[in-house]
Amino acid sequence: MLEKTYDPAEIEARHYMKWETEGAFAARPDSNGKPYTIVIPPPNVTGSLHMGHALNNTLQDILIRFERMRGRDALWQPGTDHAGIATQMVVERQLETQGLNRRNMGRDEFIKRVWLWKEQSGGTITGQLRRLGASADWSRERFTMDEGLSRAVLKVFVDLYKQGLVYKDMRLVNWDSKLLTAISDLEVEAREVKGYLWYFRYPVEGMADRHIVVATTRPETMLGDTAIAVHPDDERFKDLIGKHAILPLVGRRIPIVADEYSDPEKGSGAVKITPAHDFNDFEVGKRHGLEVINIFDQHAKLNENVPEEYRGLERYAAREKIVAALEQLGLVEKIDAHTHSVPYGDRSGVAIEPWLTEQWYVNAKTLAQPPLEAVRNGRIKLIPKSAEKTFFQWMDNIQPWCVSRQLWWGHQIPAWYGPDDHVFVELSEEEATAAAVKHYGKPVELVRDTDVLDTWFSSALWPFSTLGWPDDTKELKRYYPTDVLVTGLDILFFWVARMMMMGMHFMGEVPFHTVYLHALVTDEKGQKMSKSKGNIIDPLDLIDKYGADALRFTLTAVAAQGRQIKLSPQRVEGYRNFATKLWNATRFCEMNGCQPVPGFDPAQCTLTLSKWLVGELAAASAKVTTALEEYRFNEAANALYDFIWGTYCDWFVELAKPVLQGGDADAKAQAEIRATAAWAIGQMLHLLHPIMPFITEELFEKFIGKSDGGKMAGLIRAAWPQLSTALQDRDAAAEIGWLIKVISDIRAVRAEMNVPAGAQLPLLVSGASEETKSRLQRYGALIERLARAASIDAAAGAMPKGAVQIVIDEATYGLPLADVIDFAAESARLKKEIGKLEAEIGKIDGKLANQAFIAKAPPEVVEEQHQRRDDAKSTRDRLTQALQRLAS
RNA sequence: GGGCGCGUAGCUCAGCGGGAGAGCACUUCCUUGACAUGGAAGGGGUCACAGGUUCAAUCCCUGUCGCGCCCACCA
Repeated sequence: MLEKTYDPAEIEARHYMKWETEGAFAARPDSNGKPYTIVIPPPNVTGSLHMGHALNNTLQDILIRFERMRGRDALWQPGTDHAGIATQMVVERQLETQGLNRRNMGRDEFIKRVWLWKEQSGGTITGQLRRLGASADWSRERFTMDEGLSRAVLKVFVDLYKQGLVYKDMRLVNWDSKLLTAISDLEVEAREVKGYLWYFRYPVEGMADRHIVVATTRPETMLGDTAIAVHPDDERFKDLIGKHAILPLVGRRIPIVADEYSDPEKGSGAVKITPAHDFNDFEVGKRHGLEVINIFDQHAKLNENVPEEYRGLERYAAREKIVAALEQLGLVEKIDAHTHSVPYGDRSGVAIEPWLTEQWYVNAKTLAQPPLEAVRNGRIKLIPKSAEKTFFQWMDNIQPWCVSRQLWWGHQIPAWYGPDDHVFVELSEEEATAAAVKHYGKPVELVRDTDVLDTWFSSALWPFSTLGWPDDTKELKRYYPTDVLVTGLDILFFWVARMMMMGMHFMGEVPFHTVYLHALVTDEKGQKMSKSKGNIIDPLDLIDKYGADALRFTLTAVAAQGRQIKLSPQRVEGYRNFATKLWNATRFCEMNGCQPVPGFDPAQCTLTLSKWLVGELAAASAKVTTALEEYRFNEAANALYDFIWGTYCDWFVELAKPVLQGGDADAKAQAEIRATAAWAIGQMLHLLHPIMPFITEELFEKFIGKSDGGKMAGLIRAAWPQLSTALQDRDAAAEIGWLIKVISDIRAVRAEMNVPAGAQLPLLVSGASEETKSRLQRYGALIERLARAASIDAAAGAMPKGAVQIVIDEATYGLPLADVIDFAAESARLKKEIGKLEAEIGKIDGKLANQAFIAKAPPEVVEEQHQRRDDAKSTRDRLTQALQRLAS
């Protein structure tokens, strides 16, 4: 016998262990099932589960379990990412607390420490994914820095280099002066900052009384100015073009050039040009052959290229000092408050400095072409489709991808330099040495590039590197291309686009045919969850409190496409209650002798009630299947919720009770209801399993499995229900629908009339059709039981005085059917109802009199309107009669 | 500045060209042998605003206002 409530913690741990040890998650490359593959977006190896992971992995698990049940050879490829900067920062911070520093420690020692840290905390997130119920094939778990994946990274880098798609270039990069590394454009986030716009007066050479005013938000960069640009058509400055200004504080003679970059509307109309520290100025500098003077060191402190008193100053300190000095000289025209956006490093949180360095770049423009084409022609589908626009916009304007990072944790770039800095890019030191010997004609000493690759470089290879590439493995052949990628919209560019580039370049085939992008999970107010806001909802807390199934169901139910996903714990509680409901429905069956009957055929049902249930289930099953096929997760969840709670528990169980519990019931009918009830439970468990794997597996084992001598395999590998739509019986649906309506309406009348709980309502059946009469007779016991109303024949005599009457007749089918008389208070309500109906009739009459409507509207719509008007009229007549009777 | 999306019941959100929906919250009633993590009934909405298309608009189009996200080198 099942417990009264279920205990998620115990059940979840037990089933997960069983599944995993029995190999239920394992892909079966030797089976003849059609492969179905999803690669996990690899979480940071040292991370822990947050709500985004919970959502992301729940959706993947649903798809994997669904397709596994549908007979596919499902491979959910798990693994973790080394997450270069993030991990290095964590370990560095940890060292700091021990008074250690990575630079003193040295590269090798530091990397050892990181590996150690990885060993210690590397299992956290995979353990947490297990608690969520993720049915990934853990036997195939990979890590972006394990041996095989590292080989893949080397090969990709070397191949791209030899194809000219990886190159070294000297240009401005986004420099993080705290982490001391270059970062890519994507790792820069613009922040609105309240600052100032300073207007400085630069003296013009040879014109004693003449100044040219420039505006800047960054006074400190003026020390690196090498020109002033004005718009060629700007009358105010026309006479100055070709002349020189004298850079205050420095004394440098800088040209005044004409360039369309200068916008007469902005600032003073003249703009100072600092080619070494601004992306636009760099371009202007190139056009005019300007000197590029770098005034910052790697820490963004002023270097030896500035006057002595400013050297070594931190940039903001320099700013103050420069403004003060210029003020002293009377060269500050004015200072305006000014809000503008400033680039910040998304990891370090410090302002990014455009800095001139030599870095490695990937020619993204070239690699982006095949993916663009693939999305355009539909070989890769993005869901929601609106993401495609964003994708095109970015890919069409893609910039070179800076892939070198001045970090230690990551894949070290396979480039070696000879004595003259000639570079050899090879798979190994041996090959580089050999190449060097060939190049120089003698052995030379080679020095390896110290940089590592951007983390996303290795994750870009994930769909094929995890399957064994560059080796020609069975897995690669079988599981690539993968089927669907499920990930957050926020890493569309970081990861998804790059997987497409690398996958198509190296495999010659798209890495996946569908990308399902979900939005960010926020708190219930729509705020991003963050530590500083203190509004983080920890998925593990919710799992502890309500169970993994409840959390999974919640995330599924809120996973509308392309929308922010607000999560409230209250909702999780509600779905926990849903799980309990299912549990108790099964318990009810168990207590009432409903046992699965082997070989049960739903098509053989003879009773209206069982036929109705079978039909409703077939409809629900079709809905769930379609919804999952189309990634409409919330619809699948809602269809199941409605069916299980609304159809099965609220109505089927209640309607079945008299048969099951009535001692005098027909034994054959009892047997059929029992068998159908149990069979339906089994079907519901199947349909719900992808979303709520634990409770369904438990109930399957205890209730379904048991009755079969425990021989049945687990639900996880059971076959997905495929119920024919032919099981939907129209007559049964109509009849039970009628019954439900009668009961609901009588209940409403009782409540409205304040009929005491114990009292019975007489039903007046006069005027009813034979069919209605016979239905009332057939279902009299149920109506009496569920609505506490009993029918009396009008012919049998007068109503008891003061009793409430309900008229149910042929018109009640499909219409508001309960009508109450005998209480004077009802007349107002009736009048109101009649008024409403009159209005509706008038409206429809008007519509039907409209020639255009008749001519243009489809016939069935016209027919429907007729029908609706007739219905309204007959109801109105009935109510009018009732009103008259009331009045008399 | 460009792009995308969203404004529907007190809250969180479905729906989407022809009768306004769910969950939670709220009110009233119910310790009925599956379930109080439950059951029954109920109140509550000019479907942001203004135009337009249509026989018909919460739904399609345009504009306005408000909110969110992404991209962008703006002094």
